[in-house]
Amino acid sequence: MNMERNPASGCVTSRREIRRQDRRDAILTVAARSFLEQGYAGTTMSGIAATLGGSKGTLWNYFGSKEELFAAVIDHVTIEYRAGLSEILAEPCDDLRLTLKRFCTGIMDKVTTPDAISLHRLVVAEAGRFPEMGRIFYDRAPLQTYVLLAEFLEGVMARGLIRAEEPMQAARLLVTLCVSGYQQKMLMGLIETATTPMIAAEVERATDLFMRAYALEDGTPS
Amino acid sequence: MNMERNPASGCVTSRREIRRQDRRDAILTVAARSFLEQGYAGTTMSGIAATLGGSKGTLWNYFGSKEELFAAVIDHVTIEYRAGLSEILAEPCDDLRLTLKRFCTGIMDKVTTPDAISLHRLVVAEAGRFPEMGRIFYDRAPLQTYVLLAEFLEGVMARGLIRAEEPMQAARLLVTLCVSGYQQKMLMGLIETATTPMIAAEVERATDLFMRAYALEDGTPS
DNA sequence: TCATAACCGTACCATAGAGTACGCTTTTTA
DNA sequence: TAAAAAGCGTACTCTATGGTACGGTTATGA
Repeated sequence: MNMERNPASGCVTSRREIRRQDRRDAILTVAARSFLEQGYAGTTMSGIAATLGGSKGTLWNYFGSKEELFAAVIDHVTIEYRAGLSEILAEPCDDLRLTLKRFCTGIMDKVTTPDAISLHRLVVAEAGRFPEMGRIFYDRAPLQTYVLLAEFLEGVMARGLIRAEEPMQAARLLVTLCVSGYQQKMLMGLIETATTPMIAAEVERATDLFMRAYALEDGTPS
Repeated sequence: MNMERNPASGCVTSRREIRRQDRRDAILTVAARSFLEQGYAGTTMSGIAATLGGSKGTLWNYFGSKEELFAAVIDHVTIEYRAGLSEILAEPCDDLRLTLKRFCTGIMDKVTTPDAISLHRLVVAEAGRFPEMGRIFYDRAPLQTYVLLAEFLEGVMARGLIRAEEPMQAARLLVTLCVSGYQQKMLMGLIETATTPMIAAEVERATDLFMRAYALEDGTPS
């Protein structure tokens, strides 16, 4: 009676399965918070069960071990992370330099978020024991960024606005120039946050350097 | 009788103190290996004592807690790390581009070492709980590198060979361009090692980009 | 030679945390 | 309305590990 056939996906979605999905999401949310804030070793299954309000048995009903839960969390959280990326490439405007600055600022805003830093730390910290986590994160976050920017740069190169050379590498290098400085300092705990003017200045430096390096060889102004 | 007065430092160096120093070093060496390879949580005091051969009591005689030992290890290991840096800035030759490439290659060789990667991971992983570790590492490793290169670049700028602008920032950006790509991949466990040709290609890309960006504005060839 | 500091081995304590067992209650389905 | 699935709470097991205690031994220094 309460069984619905979802016409779009064609799969059965009983009330039970919906609830189960909700519950799973709730667990993932709570677990994500804990892993991001306390790290892997600092997170306890008992603690998660406690803040969930349920019992430990239920937790193990969904995830067979701490490692399994951790994997699911990384998966879940990086998918969210990537979802935020698509919005970043603002509508390109006529001014190339300005468009790049907007793009870079968007990335910086995202990457210097406390959550982003925590996630980055977590992945790096556990990449030794769980190499798949590194792969998952890299493919969904940095790589996606490079690809997005590379596609844009390829168009710009084709229109002869900048030196036409390895768009993917160019994208990676530009992002690196923007992001590395403060990211490094935040990962190492030297600073807590990157303020808007700090970000603006760094983006300025990076895009200027990039534009000079990718200017056309003849005297044509870009 | 076996007490010597060291004329240089003016401090007493009894046989006992020498032994103590040796012992301390031995502990640090063993502990460093364990922390680098197993991480903080994966390292056990009992394990260290066991591979040392001695007893646990002795270990606590030297370091009052695991955290204290960890701090000492980071300190010790980053000092060694920095010591290796001074050798890197090869004697500058006439060709600026070549000198930069040598410098960058030296840095890359050092930074992609398994130990360097492990240390980097360790610092990033624990920077949340032990912020001082981040500071110690940053000041001794990346910052030193930037300073070293910045001094060199300042000279080059003064001689009018490249655009004269913020040598410290220039140094940081060049190092970042070289290092970030493979460092990121190694930290995340995507690749195990960076081969010589890989490094050479990356250094080529980075220095080319840098030289184009810092070329003088008039048509003078650098 | 004698006092002492360091060291060894071993046994021990206390705590924490992953994972299990089980009996009772609630929700869902048919 | 009855069977079944999921959940709850609580108590429990088992193992790992940081840290301590202690009695006997060796190296060191005066």
